Amino acid sequence: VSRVVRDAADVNQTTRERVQQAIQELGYRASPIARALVRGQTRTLGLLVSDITNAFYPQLARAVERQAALDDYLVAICGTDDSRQLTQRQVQRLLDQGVDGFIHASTVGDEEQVLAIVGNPDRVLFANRRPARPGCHYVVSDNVLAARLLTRHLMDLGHRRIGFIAGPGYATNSTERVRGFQETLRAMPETTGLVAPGDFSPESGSRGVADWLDSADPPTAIIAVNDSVAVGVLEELDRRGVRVPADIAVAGFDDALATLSGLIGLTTVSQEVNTMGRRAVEILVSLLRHESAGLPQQEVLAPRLVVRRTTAGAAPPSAPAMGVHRGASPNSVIDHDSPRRNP
Amino acid sequence: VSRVVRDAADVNQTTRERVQQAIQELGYRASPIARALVRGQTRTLGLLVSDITNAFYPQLARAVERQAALDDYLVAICGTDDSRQLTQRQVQRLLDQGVDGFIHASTVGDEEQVLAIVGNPDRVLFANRRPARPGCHYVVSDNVLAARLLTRHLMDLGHRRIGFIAGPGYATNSTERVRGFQETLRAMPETTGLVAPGDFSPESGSRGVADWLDSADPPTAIIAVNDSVAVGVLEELDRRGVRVPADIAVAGFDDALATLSGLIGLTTVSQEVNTMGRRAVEILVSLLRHESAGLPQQEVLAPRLVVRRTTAGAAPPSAPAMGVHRGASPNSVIDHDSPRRNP
DNA sequence: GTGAAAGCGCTAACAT
DNA sequence: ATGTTAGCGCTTTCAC
Repeated sequence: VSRVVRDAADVNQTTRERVQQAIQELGYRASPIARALVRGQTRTLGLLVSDITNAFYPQLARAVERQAALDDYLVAICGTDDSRQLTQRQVQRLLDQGVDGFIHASTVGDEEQVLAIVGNPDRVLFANRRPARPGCHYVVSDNVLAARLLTRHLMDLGHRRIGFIAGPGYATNSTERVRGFQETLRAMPETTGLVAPGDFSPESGSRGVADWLDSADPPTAIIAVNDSVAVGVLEELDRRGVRVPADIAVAGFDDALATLSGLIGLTTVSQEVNTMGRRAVEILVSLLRHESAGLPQQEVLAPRLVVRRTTAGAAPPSAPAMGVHRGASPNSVIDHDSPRRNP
Repeated sequence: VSRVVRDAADVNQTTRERVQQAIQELGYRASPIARALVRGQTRTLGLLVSDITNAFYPQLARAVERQAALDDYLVAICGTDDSRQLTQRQVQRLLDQGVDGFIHASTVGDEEQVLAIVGNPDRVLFANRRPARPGCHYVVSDNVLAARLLTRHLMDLGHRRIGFIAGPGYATNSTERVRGFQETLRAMPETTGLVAPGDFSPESGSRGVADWLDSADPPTAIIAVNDSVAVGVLEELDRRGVRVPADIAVAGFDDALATLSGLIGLTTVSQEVNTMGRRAVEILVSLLRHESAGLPQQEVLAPRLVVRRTTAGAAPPSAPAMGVHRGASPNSVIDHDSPRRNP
């Protein structure tokens, strides 16, 4: 029977049919648990996210789930709330349930901790965030490039004073984006970059903007470290009656609001999240099969600038529109929907 | 050793310590697979959703995952795209991987099919949508009441001509909401209800609105069968320069845009999704333990009206504002953020 | 090509 | 209180 179920080569046609006949009649189903016991794997992957309800995690989860299905893996999703403690408990729990490997996509820098618990680094693939420790396997976006594209875009629109609302310092996603921002500004004279601290929350966006607007010389454009923070920025500007993009332009990262582009129209840099999810599974699965000769598997995906209404249009009020050439830079996508009015 | 690991009662303190000592030194971890084989369960639940990227599924998934963690269950999420075929494949796959039970939360009426594949109805708990077939276990919102609350709210604001953009006919979520809408209107003379077909997509919302606006006598308020559809409605109104809520009021269901309430401010009826997820797991787990005496476990949760900007404010232009008493109806929550301007 | 048997690493029941 | 043993339902190896 076992040979028939597994489609083994050396089974006579007639026997095979007889067995399948019997399987039908008895409603027999092979026990996946017994198989797992013998093979030593459950074909289940753990996906660690900060919080499935925020940002782009649902998209990532979908991409991961789809690819995993193709490879016959189950995906167990776990929220870590970016808390060390919770992460530890969750990883422990997944391990105790017998997951074969992890895709670790939450944002904080807890790679040492997770690797220590899991034991085998070949069972962990980092996605979305680049681990600080060398030698890890990962699939990430090029955050530095992403920030460059965005900053460049704003400078092309004539902005010379740009604010950046950052995330926590232990999140490489944030530090890399800040770095790309600052590098790009430094390459261009007569530009000023302001960086405000934040924590990935919309509130940190509101707070950062509020402080700048209360200051003597606010920026004419604001970049938020991700789209959630950008929402906070937009809310605060809205509360104060500041027009976007006429008075201040706004942009974010991740394209987490793509489905609302008609209403919100936030300029952003899209991570290729479908590719990220797909590759994450592919690499992890090959790792679990020991197909990768012990080399660290590291992939960096190209981000894509998505220009929408919150930056589109005219140059900032203070600066004269010099050297403005909107759109069609190599990596950019113009996504103008309709002129915006009132929701 | 087994007794120590499982914290069995009849073990001497000293022996226990010796064993734990050894466990420490050897880095021993009990194999969850072997345990699963003996106990006949994997402690894994399958969560079937239409598409994790839409509407309120991420919230549901989080609530489910949290409760499942407390009960030491893993949650494998699967998207069905509301397709019969895919659903069948996914259920098959989850079963072949050995999940103990299902939380079925996608929207279409495929209960017969799923129950047939699973075999045992006590392994399936329907959430979010009420199954047409009697005797199933489920946790749902009171959709009829939800629609009543919303319709009532609009009538209280003075609206007498209200449009409803429905979902597919085989989704009880849609038919029940339409029913509540129509019942409420029927109870009130001089009111007119219009129902447009749709499919839960934003596009169907845009289309429905467009048709009404092109007609002789468009409604002064529009209810969308869920918040995604409402987004489509808002987009179309925006494109045409119709002011919300001054010209037309808009509302949805699910409170899927809660995190964007500052920017979009959509009036909606919130399903108590955290409770739904929690109860879904609790009930399913008790079902799997055969604690429920064979009775169908059915729970209906009270919805909660959340009034925001898209309906707040003045009566519609055409109707005189008679009998308008906004707000504080028993089940309602007022959630006025700030006056809206421009994003 | 097919049948028989030895595990996989646990748990539970039974001796001691 | 502790040691021993018979499975759980597969896969794999080895005889036939």
